[in-house]
Amino acid sequence: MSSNLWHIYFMEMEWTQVWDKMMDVQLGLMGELEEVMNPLGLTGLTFHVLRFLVEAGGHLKLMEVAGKVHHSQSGTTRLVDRMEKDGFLQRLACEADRRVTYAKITLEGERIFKEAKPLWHQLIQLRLGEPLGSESGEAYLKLLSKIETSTTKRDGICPLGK
Amino acid sequence: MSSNLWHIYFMEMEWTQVWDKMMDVQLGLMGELEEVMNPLGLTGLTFHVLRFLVEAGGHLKLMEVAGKVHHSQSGTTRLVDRMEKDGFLQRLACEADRRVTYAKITLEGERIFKEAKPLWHQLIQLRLGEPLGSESGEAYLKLLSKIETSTTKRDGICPLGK
DNA sequence: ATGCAATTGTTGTTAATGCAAATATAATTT
DNA sequence: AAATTATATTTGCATTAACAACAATTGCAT
Repeated sequence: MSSNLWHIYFMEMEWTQVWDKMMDVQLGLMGELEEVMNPLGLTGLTFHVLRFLVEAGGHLKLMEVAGKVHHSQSGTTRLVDRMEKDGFLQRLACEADRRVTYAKITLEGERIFKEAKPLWHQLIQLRLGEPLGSESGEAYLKLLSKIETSTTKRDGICPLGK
Repeated sequence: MSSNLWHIYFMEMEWTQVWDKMMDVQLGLMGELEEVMNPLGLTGLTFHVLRFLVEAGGHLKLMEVAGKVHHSQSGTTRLVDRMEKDGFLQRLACEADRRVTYAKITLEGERIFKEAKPLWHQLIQLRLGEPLGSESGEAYLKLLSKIETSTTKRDGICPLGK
């Protein structure tokens, strides 16, 4: 019996194959998100910042943004710099704790987010919803939930990408 | 019936939840790979370049490297520059087609890869093998395979990361 | 009160990335 | 064979990121 068949016969897992597939799928999705967002003047990253701001009710501390997007402090400072310059958000001093600065979404930020959100939903529907269906989707989510990492239980999500 | 319960009752999928979980898990794994590889003087990216070189028998065209790691041409040039300077690989002119340059792993590259590979396997075993088990692993792989993106069927894998 | 560690944000420096243009070679067409 | 087109790699430039050093603020334990 060939070594190849042996694996099949005993159903041995090739975990490296799973690793590669995960990477492949993930990078594909992130790339497509970029392609969808760039024409709007957003990146996958800035879209998610806007998304987190909206979901949080309009504003987040910079440190909270950093956590959500898995960015360093300085990286977040510059990210917020750019988005502020683009008019998508404003810095807002915190009265209670003067170390803290809030990032607050602007009207323009809300406008562009309203434009971007359905594109994101379309991407999700096309790449996750349709191929998987709700049954496989539930199974997929359960499997994903089994995979814990040192950062998985954090506050963050991590749109990442460019 | 509350809107919340309605979703549960009909088992409606929250696909954004799947998206977030995917991102979270993926970034967690990539971050942990970095942590494991950095002490060896590697990144998640350079480890994968070495891995692809070894799996290919020692050498790949730069364009092939670019495809494997989902990098641009210039990005690959610079990545190979760095790895060459670090002594992990050498450039090698191609006799047959003088446009192409091969990246060929060095003895030092093979040495460091032999050191790094088991750490990678440990990470995979810890984060995928143990939590999932071979049964869920097969299921997970099948689900992942359902998710096609514009780049999924390429030659590439895409370790990405830093 | 006072001192000291922890937290938050900014800035300087260095490194890494992509895009577009440049260069060189190969393959194809005329 | 010459011209055109396609392919492989590199380089210049701008953007973006992380790390380290720093400044400001807070809270806690003397």
